Amino acid sequence: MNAVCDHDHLHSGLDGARLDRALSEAEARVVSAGERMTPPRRRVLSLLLESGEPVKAYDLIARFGEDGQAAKPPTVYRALEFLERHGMAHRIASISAYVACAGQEVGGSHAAAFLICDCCGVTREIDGPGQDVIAAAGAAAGYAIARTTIEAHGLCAACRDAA
Amino acid sequence: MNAVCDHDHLHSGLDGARLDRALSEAEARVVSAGERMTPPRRRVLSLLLESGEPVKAYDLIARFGEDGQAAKPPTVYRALEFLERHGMAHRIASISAYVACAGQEVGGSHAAAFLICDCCGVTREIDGPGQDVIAAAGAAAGYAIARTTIEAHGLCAACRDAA
DNA sequence: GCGTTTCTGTTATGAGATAACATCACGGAC
DNA sequence: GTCCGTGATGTTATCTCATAACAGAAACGC
Ligand SMILES: [Zn+2]
Ligand SMILES: [Zn+2]
Ligand SMILES: [Zn+2]
Ligand SMILES: [Zn+2]
Repeated sequence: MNAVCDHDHLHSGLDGARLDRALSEAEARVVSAGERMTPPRRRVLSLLLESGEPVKAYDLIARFGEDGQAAKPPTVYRALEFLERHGMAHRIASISAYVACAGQEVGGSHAAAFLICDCCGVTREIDGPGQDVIAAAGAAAGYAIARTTIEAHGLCAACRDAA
Repeated sequence: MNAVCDHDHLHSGLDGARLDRALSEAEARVVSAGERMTPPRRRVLSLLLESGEPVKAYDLIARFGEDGQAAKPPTVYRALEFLERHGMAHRIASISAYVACAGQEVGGSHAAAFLICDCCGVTREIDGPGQDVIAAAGAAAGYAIARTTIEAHGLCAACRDAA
């Protein structure tokens, strides 16, 4: 994450057995939905899970090859689209980045809201009442709301204390 | 707006005396804030007000010259940044577009939420409880929220009926 | 096996945004 | 009025983000 501060940051992605298990569970869900968890899809999901933070598409492209070889953009963008369709990743529009879904047993594309630390990049996916409130406001105005983008920026507790 | 439907759409921008008055009021507010409403800033605001809908930055660039001459990108992006700082325009991150602020007596940059019709592009700026709810959720998670992006997509009443 | 569908690899291009720097207008100090 | 500092503009170039189009390979159903 491009920090706006000068203190250190901890990172909290998955690795080792926890990463393997998350990938296996993701594959199981994909298969049970009648689709395939192909190598590029698995690789992109792995990169997102390892990071634990929003990642820029071109960072995924750069890190794609295990040997340091970059991927071609469509490879990664197609995988991201697939992962979004299955609710395993989300796009953060306000920073043009992608993040692994924090939900565990979600079965498909779903609404999400995010708290994003502009300093360290720590991002929390919440499924609070935000969607309901905005959907209700939309209904009151005659809109049939199909999809929401809810992203709140600020400082996490750690970065606020460090500042 | 790039429609996802095949029926006709009405548009609701400002023109004539109403447009002139809105521009004059905007200039008054800028001046009272100790800044200047320069020609490019006025021109971009005028284009946004005339449209009444979110407009892509490169559409503003293309329409910038009264005689059909395009502007250079920094000209328009700088004006947009200025208008956002003064709460006269907003960026819609989910569609990478810009819209004139619907508020009247706002005195500077402010939070906003949007209802966006994916069919006709009609966009309504609302200042409902969405911000409060997400800010409260952020506070509960230890975040100091500084800025929110709240955008709801769907169909407006007219497009739903026409569909 | 064989046709159909889906996914992948690859090339090229379109769309969105900003860095850097020279030049120009404005406003205050003198 | 002239000088000068500040902020805005014009201009060039470049950077980031994302998709179109098409050929080839892999999986699937029969
Ligand atoms: Zn999620
Ligand atoms: Zn932080
Ligand atoms: Zn507004
Ligand atoms: Zn509509």
